Amino acid sequence: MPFSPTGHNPVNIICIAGPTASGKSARAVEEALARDGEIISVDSRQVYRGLDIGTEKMPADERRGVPHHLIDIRNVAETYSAGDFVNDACRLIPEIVARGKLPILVGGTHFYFDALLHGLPAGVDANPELREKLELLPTEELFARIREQDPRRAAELDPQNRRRLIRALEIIAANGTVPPRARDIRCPDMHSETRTSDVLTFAPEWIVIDPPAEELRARIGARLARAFERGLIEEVRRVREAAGDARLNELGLEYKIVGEFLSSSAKATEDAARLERKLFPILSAKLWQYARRQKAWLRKLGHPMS
RNA sequence: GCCUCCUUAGCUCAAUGGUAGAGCACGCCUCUGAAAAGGGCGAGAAAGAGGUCCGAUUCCUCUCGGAGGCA
Repeated sequence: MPFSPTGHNPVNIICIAGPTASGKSARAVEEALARDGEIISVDSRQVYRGLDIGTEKMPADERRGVPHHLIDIRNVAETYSAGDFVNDACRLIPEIVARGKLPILVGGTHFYFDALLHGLPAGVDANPELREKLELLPTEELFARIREQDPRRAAELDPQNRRRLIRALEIIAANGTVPPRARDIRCPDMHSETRTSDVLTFAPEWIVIDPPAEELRARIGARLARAFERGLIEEVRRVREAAGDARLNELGLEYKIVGEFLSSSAKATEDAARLERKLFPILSAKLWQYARRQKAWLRKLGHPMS
């Protein structure tokens, strides 16, 4: 009998979260083997083909035959969003369950967990033309418009945060207002035209990996050193040629920082060893900041971290 | 050995005869479809000793340290 998700049948899933370099991926494979699972990557960068070393994608042989989903599904020139993730996960999870397997979600993009489990506002897709127009307006004007059209949302928003303001106006343009956020765990049904009342609900089992600060710093440093050995700079050079500096900047961390060095001709001509010596402290600082932000997200998701 | 220039926050650099600003790093917080992204807040500094002056980070002298030039 085919699997039919409804609001009355919460789906058991495992959610493995934690800061960068904490060992999530290896743990996920162990869980998958022990509990007959398939892995869904919750990682906003591993979705891109060609970002392998910088994103620490697990090599095929280490996956030990466990299916991994949502890795290598986009070109770097394309964008992937939290909304895309929710849609993809809501499609994949029932498929995995229908195969009699346990869905295991693992990754460092904790906002994606948040979006999946607590919902995003009713599907309003990104509107590049509108964004481009709004981008030209002063921040105060953006905020004033929201205050006028949706005071409830305006009260929640940071008036300085242009990115959030523009997104709110994008939703207002399509919907009139930004709907308040749902509190329960649900996933909008993918075929709402035919099954309007169905939602997918989840019963997550959390595995949060939280190494002590000193250990995490050491792991980040060791992983970064390995990334350089494996050709991180060459990888960024390739991505830069394919996608350009503006896109590298959006990809963040290694891609942004190394890219900045490569685009400065004076620095780019330095020999590799010199370049690495300069980049190492900058990148490990950035990775540490990233880990801090990830921990903040986990606190928000209800998993206090040290 | 002589001459010149330099010495300001962890780092790179500002301004100023009236008790010093920024960027990055650091700490805290925040986040409704770019999230490895975005936003807010905070702590932190005049190499040392003298002198001039109502008042010196600023002007002068010496010392330490650094860069360069001449021998």
